[in-house]
Amino acid sequence: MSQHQSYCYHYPHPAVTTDVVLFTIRDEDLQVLLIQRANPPFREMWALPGGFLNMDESLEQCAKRELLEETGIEGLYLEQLYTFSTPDRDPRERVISVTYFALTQSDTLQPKAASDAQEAAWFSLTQLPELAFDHAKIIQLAKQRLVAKLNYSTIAFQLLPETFTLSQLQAVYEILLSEKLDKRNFRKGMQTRQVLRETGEFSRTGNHRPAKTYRVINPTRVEIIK
Amino acid sequence: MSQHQSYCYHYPHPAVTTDVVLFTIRDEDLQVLLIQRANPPFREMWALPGGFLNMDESLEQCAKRELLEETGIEGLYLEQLYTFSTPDRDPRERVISVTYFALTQSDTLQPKAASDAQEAAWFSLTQLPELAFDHAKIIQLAKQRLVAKLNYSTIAFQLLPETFTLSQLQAVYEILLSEKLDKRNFRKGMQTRQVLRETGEFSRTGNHRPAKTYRVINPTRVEIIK
DNA sequence: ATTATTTCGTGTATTTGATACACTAACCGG
DNA sequence: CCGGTTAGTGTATCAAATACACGAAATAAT
Repeated sequence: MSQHQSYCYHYPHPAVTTDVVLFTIRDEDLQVLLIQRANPPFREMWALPGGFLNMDESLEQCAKRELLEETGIEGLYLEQLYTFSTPDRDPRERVISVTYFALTQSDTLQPKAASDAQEAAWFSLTQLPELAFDHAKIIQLAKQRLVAKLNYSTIAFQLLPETFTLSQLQAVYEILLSEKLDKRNFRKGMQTRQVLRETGEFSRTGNHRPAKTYRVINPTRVEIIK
Repeated sequence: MSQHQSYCYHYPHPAVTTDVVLFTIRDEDLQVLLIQRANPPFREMWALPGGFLNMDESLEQCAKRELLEETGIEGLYLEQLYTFSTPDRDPRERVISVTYFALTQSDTLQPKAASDAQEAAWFSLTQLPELAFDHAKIIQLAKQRLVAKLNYSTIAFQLLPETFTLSQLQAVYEILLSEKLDKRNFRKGMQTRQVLRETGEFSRTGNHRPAKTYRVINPTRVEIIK
């Protein structure tokens, strides 16, 4: 081992990274944020935002920091997804990746090209480029988790702005479930759950009847329902 | 750094361990397997079985290996639970713990005192000793996950031997849910799910009518129902 | 053999939640 | 004021969850 490698241990240690699958809904489609790698391995390929864990931060802090550094995005819903550990998943050295999935509303954000000149962009899940490492697998798992939680949590609301119409909410469900839902049944179901409150305001867009707007009753938490 | 610390890196690396919450049902109670620590820190305190990741194994292999080494138990249901990363959770160095929860039937196993003379024993969840590290928190999370999966998976069957009676199965559910269930509704529910097959054999224990025995239709997999 | 004791195994009525389905209301623009 | 567009609403049907009580089959004791 060369001299300037100054962090030494009795036993071998793996590197630990976080990778974040950040979803949003844009153009009536579920999209995921990817960055283009500036360095090898997989140079110039697209990959999930993420990076190595610092010794003084938790994994969740690491995930948030990397997202902020690489994309300028902050203040979003974040949940631990799974920890990947296949020995050869990174060609450089042994790397354990703790993955998170994150949700954000589509309106507020433009992924800024990060400080270190990496490109960041949204990709539709149906049109992903070839991805570095095992990131394609991670995205599939994240999508699966997201869909599985739709019907017993308020997770979907994290994909909408603070106030929204029931039609917008239904559109989110339809995109995630890949199926049309009945408007009356959908609204009835939301009433039963008691997670929405009318704002008293209306959304007045387009040449049609204005829609009541709603907000989540407990906006800070993703509630598990029942 | 001293000379015999021979694994060196450009950047600091955390240690990575797995810890396993192995549940079983004994004495009509949900119990967890603990080992008594032979070395500092927390020497002689009880802790979850687990240990450091080898560089050539996946986390799941590590969890299985540690369980086998420390308790002689193998061939059980294992599922990744959560990855813990609070910077000071281990006083020795930065340690990331990837936790698993495992289930086994109560009959087949006696936790053998491990090779390196650690004591292993079952503890009821209601009477846990003081635990090393953040292991109490890990056990609580594992229990929560287990209970949450009861009603949409066949996970509970992993706590029973290959063939079992409906009364035994109901007892498992009642212990995990901490509530009495109605016998007829329970059996009706199991029929609806279509996950059980009669063996044709009967269980003849005690001075009462023998009970039909059943086995799971797909015993190798925990099915997600619906 | 009869009886006491124990667990096994079963059906029906009620409530609750999920599904299927179609028209009027309100606004905008021309 | 008329055409176009999205918002908002009720009822009937089916499936799933709940509440509830008694005869059947074995063993042990007399």
